[in-house]
Amino acid sequence: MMRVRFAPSPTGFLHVGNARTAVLNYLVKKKNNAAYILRIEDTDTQRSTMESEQSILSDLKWLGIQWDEGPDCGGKFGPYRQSERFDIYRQFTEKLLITGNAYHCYCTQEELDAMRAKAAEHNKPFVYPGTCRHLSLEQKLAYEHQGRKPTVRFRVNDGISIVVNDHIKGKVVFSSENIGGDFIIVRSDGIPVYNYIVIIDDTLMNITHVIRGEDHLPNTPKQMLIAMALDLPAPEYAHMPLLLGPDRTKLSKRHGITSVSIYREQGYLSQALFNYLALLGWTTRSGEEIVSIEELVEQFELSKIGKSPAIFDFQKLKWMNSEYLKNLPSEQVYSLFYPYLEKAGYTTHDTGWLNSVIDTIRGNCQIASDIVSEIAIFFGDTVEPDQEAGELLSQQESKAIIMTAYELVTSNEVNEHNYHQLLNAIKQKTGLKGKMLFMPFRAMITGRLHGPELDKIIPLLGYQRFKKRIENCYQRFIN
RNA sequence: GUCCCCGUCGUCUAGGGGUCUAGGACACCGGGUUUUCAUCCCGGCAACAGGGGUUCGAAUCCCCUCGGGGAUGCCA
Repeated sequence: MMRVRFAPSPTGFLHVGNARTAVLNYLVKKKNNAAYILRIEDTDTQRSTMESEQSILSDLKWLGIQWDEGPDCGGKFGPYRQSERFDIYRQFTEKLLITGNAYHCYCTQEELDAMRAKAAEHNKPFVYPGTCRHLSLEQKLAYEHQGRKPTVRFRVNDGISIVVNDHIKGKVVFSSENIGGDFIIVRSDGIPVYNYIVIIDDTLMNITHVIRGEDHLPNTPKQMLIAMALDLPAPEYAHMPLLLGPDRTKLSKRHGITSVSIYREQGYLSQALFNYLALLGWTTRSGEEIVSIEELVEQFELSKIGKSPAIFDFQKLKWMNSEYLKNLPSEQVYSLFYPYLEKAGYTTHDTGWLNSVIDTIRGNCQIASDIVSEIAIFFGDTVEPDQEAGELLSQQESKAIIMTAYELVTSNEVNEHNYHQLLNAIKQKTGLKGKMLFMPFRAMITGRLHGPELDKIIPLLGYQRFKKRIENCYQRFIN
């Protein structure tokens, strides 16, 4: 049986790059009926938090990703938090120490930093020289007396070539002399490091396919070396190209929003994000872009994923979201929008009216939070014109419209029974039509140059507000 | 520096020796429908990194150069 995994570290919010890894793994699971294992890699005790873990789990669920085994639901291969598996790792460390594949290293941080600095100075790659490889008992005791706490290093012998037959990258060959020498597998505080335990967990959890970001490719030979020393079978690998920002460096916060939770807060639809993330790196046969999860699963193949990195296009994601929003049934749109409106203070007891308003402006929203600025024109007796509306209303051509509207409204010639005819009345009186008529009128009533159809706005506004806005506009731009 | 990965429109990509005067989508620009906004429709702009091979023929295969990215942590 095929088993895949997603293994985030709970050191912050779920990043879209990681979310893509989670999504791709999910596609593989669905396509091949595989088991999906969620493992929490929380060995960085300084930065790992339970809050992060919870928010990551919550974001994954929101995205529609369901796992079969994980810290919240258990499974046959648990525990699923690395921090709860230290006893397991200790046994393997013992074994490596006994077989001579690992040894205690008493070099201090400072000593190592100095060696690194020196290597950099000479433009040489840093390779741990194996200083502590053959320490005598006396030397060890002397170090212990100094209060040094040893790390455990994995012994890397020269002349070994490690081949990764990657499902995406193809055959990648590394030489053992190029991986920096003996590397640390257990820190001086006794906590094992990622590169060491990741392979133990992958094999112990029977993971058959490790699908992860390309940044892990250079780590893979280290992991495979450990597997060899421990006589564990290595899983198959697929390294996906990275997600980049517009400047072509690894996508990070400074490029914009990178947390799934923020997309969620801003009112992106999970299906849209899933769809976008899933299609970064490959396409469907037809080239169709708006694709259901079922169809994505149906058409997905690991080998179809491209080898080159992809730049995360915030704009295209937004477009995709708007497509999903358009196709959402009204009831779902209402319940999607309500929380944003409440938070912004746009509340009313007249749900019917509110829903009608939403119906008329939902098309102008690309993401749910857009509703807040779109709905503003329906609230308040007066409106503050934005810059372009203000400029238009200040122009000479607009004055006739404002004055005519004002006169008709104040003379009661136009009243609550016929006010939606005002536009036509102005047209007759001024002879203006088209843009020349509509735009100043729109600006006067809504304070903006963009928005839904005027014919729909006016009845929803009601006569009182309508009138007040005209009066206000008159005072503002004519008086 | 060293190791590894990658290189088709601005972006995501299709293409895997002839069907490529390189296709689609986002973005952008123009036009049309709508007496207004948006939608929608139509059109346009725009790419095989460069140089050598191999071949009758190369975006496609090989080599080099250049460019970009990642790794090089007692982070993951």
